[in-house]
Amino acid sequence: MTSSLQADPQRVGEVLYKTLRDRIISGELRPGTRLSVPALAEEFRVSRSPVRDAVIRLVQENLAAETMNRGAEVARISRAELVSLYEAREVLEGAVARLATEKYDAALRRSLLALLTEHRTVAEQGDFARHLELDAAFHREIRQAAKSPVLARMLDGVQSRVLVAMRSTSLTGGMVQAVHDHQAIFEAIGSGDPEAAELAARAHIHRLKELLSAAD
Amino acid sequence: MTSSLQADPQRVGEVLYKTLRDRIISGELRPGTRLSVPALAEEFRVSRSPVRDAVIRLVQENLAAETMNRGAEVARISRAELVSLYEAREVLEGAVARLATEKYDAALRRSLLALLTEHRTVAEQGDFARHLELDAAFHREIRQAAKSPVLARMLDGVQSRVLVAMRSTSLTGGMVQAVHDHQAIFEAIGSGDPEAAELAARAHIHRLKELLSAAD
DNA sequence: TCGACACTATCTGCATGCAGTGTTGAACGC
DNA sequence: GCGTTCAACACTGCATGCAGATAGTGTCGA
Repeated sequence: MTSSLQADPQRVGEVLYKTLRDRIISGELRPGTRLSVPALAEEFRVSRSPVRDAVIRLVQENLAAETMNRGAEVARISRAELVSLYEAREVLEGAVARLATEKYDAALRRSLLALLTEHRTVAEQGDFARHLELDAAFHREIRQAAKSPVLARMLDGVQSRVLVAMRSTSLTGGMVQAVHDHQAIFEAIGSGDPEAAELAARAHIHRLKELLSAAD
Repeated sequence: MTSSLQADPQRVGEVLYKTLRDRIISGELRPGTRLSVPALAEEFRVSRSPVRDAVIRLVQENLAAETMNRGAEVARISRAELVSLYEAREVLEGAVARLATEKYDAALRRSLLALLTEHRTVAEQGDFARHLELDAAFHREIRQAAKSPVLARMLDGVQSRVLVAMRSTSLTGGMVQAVHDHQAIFEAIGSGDPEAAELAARAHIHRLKELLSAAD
């Protein structure tokens, strides 16, 4: 071992992939931005190979799009595709809510309750940035509790692309309403009724999708 | 233009990716098979670069798994993950059935009916290989009709990995029962009731999942 | 006979070379 | 002023070089 306590990856390509992914999701790299392999290689002071690897992975994940002999650019996600993403998200969130209910325990109850409590305060205070974090955290908690790696991975992919799309389409969606929906999901999960939990989660996402279609 | 009439890809890496993907899905490359980049490069008479690109894409798609400094091998899909795949597939097939119902037209009716008719004959005759094809075709027709690229892509990924998993776990599942389920889905879609279509599709996949859990 | 160790072969992962191609912009004609 | 031509540039995509790491093999000692 050299020095630090890092466990797994430390392949340059892996680090680059995660870095670029973060920059895309955070909006630092906006949709349409060219992903020039030589330029990125120079920026990160590495050769072109690991950069190319990272870009290929981003393309495969639909976070970037490539044209023949023109390389890749950060994906531009259309309104139509955003709706399609929400169609997927609706049923996937429903599924994880159902599974989480079947695996419900005190630890899950505590963490969801903590998130919900803070979220309510934050929403009333109008802290939008923190609202987004708590919103994401709430859903993340549920999908981790569902213990379905397949569904979790899909939701991750959907969520990433939704965030990218949001860079051009700000869907605020109402913080108070979000808290209200989350409360309903929490109660359904807590009641031990998988069916109710699924319906509550679906209704939550469905409402967001409708907002999306309405807003032009 | 050189000679042939092929339109888009013509990147070596793209062709390799599709070829390897097909071989994995078809079972020609069995789970656990090492994907040695130099060996594949020699087999296909190309350099290691496009092979590496293809392997990276397979890994990103979870059709291959890699270990640090040991490269990739064809994914081994556990029983637990197969169940997880079916949990995802259940809700995804439900979603596309719902959407297909909303977009139902005569063309869809014709193609589904044709598939269903042949499927019934084939099932009675006990032609298992053809049964698998028709089964897949039926679901493919519905998810194309749904016109949701996001859901379609997810289902493709799920289906690929299910096929890989099936190489070690033969789940026959009853051809006649499959036809019966498909008939119910067809009728629900045709009736124009999205809710019913979703439920029918989900019930179909759910039944397969139960079979999976039961069979050891 | 059996285990430890060193050695070899092979592969991964990063770096780099290079031909073909798309893009840009400037010179030129009109 | 405006459109066209063409040449320089930049980048993609494939090929290849190479250091480090890992697995497999054989040898030696007990």
